[in-house]
Amino acid sequence: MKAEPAECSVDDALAAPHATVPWTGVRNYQARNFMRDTMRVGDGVLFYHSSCAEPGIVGLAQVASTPYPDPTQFDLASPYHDPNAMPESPRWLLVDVQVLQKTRNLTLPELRADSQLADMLLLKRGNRLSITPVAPAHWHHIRALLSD
DNA sequence: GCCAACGTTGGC
DNA sequence: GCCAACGTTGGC
Repeated sequence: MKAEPAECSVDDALAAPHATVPWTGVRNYQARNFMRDTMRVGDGVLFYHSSCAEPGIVGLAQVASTPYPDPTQFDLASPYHDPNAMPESPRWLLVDVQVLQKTRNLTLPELRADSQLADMLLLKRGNRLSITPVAPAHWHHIRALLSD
């Protein structure tokens, strides 16, 4: 799951109550559907920093709630406000994410250089999804890289 | 700031 | 339903 550190860094998330933050602002249907349909409480999450000086995986986290409506869609003051979203039929959902452990920055260049991660969705050419599923083999490999 | 890639919008 | 125009993402 990608976060812009200027908006919510792994440190920001760790500083939140229970190290848990609502994953606000997803405005892409595919990414929303991953949260709505695929994620389960307790599922592992790689916390990724994007749109910053050193993009990479910076923490291990877990899904900490079932999906629920993203309140920012109804907030006129929010950059994520969606005039087409109605409270009785929310368009955008989110899950809470709990950071379990900050890690070193496993940087994008490192990820790209690793042949075992060559077909990771996150690294696919042109991928702009802010949420992508992680294959078990990739998950285990990354866990091993981060535990050294 | 550039730009490739991709998603969304809206006219037809 | 098609598709051009436009907007956004995100690395560089």
